[in-house]
Amino acid sequence: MTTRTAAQRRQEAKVAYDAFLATCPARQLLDAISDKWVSLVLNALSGGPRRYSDLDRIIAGVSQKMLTQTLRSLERDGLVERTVTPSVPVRVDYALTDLGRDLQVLMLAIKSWAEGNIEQVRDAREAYDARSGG
Amino acid sequence: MTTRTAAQRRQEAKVAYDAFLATCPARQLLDAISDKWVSLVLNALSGGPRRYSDLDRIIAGVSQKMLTQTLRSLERDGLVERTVTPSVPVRVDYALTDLGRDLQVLMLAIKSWAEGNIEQVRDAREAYDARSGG
DNA sequence: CCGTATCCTGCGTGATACTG
DNA sequence: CAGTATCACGCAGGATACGG
Repeated sequence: MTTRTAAQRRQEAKVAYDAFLATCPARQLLDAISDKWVSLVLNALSGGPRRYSDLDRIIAGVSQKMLTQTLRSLERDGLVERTVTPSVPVRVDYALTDLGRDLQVLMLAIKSWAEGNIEQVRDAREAYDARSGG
Repeated sequence: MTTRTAAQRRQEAKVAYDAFLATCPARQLLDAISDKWVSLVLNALSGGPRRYSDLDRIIAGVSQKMLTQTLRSLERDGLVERTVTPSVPVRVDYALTDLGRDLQVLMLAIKSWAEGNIEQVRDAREAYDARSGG
């Protein structure tokens, strides 16, 4: 047996894992969270628990399939908690876990960056396209 | 004509754009950067300019096609600058722009989070799978 | 209301070969 | 060295219908 605690193992992990390596578990986790729906779902939950139908409405354009699939994946990874209230009709709420909130803060920064810099990106695209086209 | 400067327009953008809306340009930008290769490429460039072949080596498992495609997209969006040195054989370097460095800092946080929390996620997955399986 | 099941399409992705 | 071109494949992802 090992004498290391879980916390100690996690500390080592910060140097032991390298997302640049294709076979590294951290790379696969990075792939999983680098998903177009993940940041939207996490940010939609930033204000507190939300019902499934709320999320469906907040995140415009998501299909039932992708919303459910993303929520299941986040729940399995321990980022989101699912609570079922056995009323009629049934009510399901989703909430961020502590781990999920950690990531949500980072994802909010990404989302805000996109919203705040889209104009510069648009200018860059026009310049690039003009160069290529001309 | 408008009297607003480009900087002023960008300031307004921070409230005018909403990535939750499917048709919003910011949503499309968020989709573009929520790509599994984008964070790896940006972080691979964090230490300074890199040659194409360097990137190919650093980012294990990426195909030529996806690497080129990702670099082109980042270049078009003004996040990466491409420099060709007409030697024989030709040498091509990629570097972050100021805008790209902004985003890279955020992406590094995501990558580090993945590397530092994979063990907790792994534990969560095992618990979830045990619950479903049992 | 909150999903799951099924079908179907297309595009993301990799492999391979070729070019300047 | 740094791509481009072409092909082939799988599965992501949407639409629809049904179920608890």
